[in-house]
Amino acid sequence: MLTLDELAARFAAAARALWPDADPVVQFEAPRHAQFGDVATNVAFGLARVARKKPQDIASEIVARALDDPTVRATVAEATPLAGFINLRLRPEFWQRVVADVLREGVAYGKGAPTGERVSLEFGSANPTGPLVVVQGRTLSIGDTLARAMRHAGYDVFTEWIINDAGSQIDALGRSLYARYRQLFDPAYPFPEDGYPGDYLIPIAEKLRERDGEKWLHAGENEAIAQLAKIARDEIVAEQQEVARRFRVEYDLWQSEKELHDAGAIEQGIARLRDLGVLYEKDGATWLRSTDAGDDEDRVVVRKDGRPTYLANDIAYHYEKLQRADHVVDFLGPDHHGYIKRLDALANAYGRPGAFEVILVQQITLKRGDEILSMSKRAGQLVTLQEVIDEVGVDAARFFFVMLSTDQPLTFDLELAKKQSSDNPVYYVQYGHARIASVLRKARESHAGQLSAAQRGEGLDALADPAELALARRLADFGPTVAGVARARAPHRLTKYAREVASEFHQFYDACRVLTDDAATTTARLGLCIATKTVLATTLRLCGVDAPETM
RNA sequence: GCGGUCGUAGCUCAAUUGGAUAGAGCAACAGGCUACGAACUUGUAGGUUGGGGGUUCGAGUCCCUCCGACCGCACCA
Repeated sequence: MLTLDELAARFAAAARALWPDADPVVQFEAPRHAQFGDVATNVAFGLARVARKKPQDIASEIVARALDDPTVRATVAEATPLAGFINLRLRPEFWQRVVADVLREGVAYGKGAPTGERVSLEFGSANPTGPLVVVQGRTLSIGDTLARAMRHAGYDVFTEWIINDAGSQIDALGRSLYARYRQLFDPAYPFPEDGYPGDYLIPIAEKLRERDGEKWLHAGENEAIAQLAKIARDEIVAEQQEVARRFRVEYDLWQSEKELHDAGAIEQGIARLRDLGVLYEKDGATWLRSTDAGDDEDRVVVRKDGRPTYLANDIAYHYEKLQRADHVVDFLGPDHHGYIKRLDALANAYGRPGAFEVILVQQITLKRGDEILSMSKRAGQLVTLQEVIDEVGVDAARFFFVMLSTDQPLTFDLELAKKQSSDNPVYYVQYGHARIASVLRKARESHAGQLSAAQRGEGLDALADPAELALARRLADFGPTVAGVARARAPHRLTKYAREVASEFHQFYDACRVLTDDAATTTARLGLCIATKTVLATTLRLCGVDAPETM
């Protein structure tokens, strides 16, 4: 019995024997429709030019040649060239072995061998000027799921969050908290126009009054604002970290931008670029030659007055990221697409072209019923991530956000989300898991012998029913799916896969009774159930979603 | 005005990056439990993939051009 990779190698060899000049790549994938077969390859299309033949004829010749090999015939039950594709039906033993593999490997099933590639993922990062909002929910879900999937696929992943605590918005935050504090003593005290008007600073002001009393009324205003900015920043960052943790997202590093400043990293970064010759002086300012990488115009790095711009922070921070990773991925909102060229310019300057990769996560339009909500913090009207967690729960929220591909804008209707949360496909998947758990609980009472045999992976050769084999086939997709999620940075495929496994299980459950009078059948089906439960649980874990034993 | 992203079933979204007959869920309609969980399942209906051109064996996917939505166009962050 060959593995899928070995089978692909056999077919590639057959093709190479027929057309020695060609360099055929054979990859077996699930066909578009199950009726075509178990796996398929489109290798014939790629050979059409070299062979100067119709893909269908090429496919036929490859099939004939490959079937000369008895080991191929031992694995393949049926090989059909159709419309240029080569469709294979594999023998039941092939799928039985998949189930055995899952039972043997358990939670490690589908793990990729270490790729040796170190990847930095930065996602979710927000200004420390207010609570996390729905948009971050989307980025956190997608970023964290990608991180988990990439780790499973064998990448060495480092996750980080940048705290933007070095710019002028911190001053605005300080003045905002100062105003909230003063308002506790004098409700008429004016709130700054460019301040952060949400209510979330009021509890912090109250805490401040409790702790320090009137202290800040008597301090100099500038001194008070500077101190309060620091206090507000710390409070808000702590709250953001707590909400992220509740959302089951853990970071390897929360990097403070201010710390980079204080450590002199900004100056060092600029000096490094100057040495690399990509900076120049004009109008008293220092510019980055980003047009070399296709940017519309060059960008200022150091202002006329000597203060570094935001880009200078990025220069320093991204250099640090480059030190700990081969590949650096940033999740950015669509309003940041202008960054891509600037990062390209940096990567080129550092001699690591293409090392920076940007994933644009499209906008979320927020609705409450028919009313479209602005998400600007300055407008003070925000739906926080905590609010969403409270309303629909972490499982439903994470699964919902991961389901959508990043390049699709999303309309999030909070009312609808609440109303439809019971329709969330996450419950369909979780139900599948709980249903299996229930069967296994029952088996412990009535079929203890078969259950322990099944756990040891015995008796799987009794699996033959189409529904059983279809389910096993789906389990075999797990590894390739995770690898594809990692490679294409497409975590939404994981939720799609979870639904497919659950669907295949429910169909199997409908067609085949697990606990029967026939010991062999029961053992085989229990083994399939345990394997399915493992794959469902692992898939859900990669999505950051619970796999419940009961619901 | 210039640049970017997007437009797929009534609704929310897929389509493994140029491959087969564009698929799921929800909503609608018609069926299925005296056996392991009906939060399940079987089926029906629903499409000129925004419009039009082009590239090739083959286009939802690539190119051009209109239409529409959103986002950028700071010595802000």
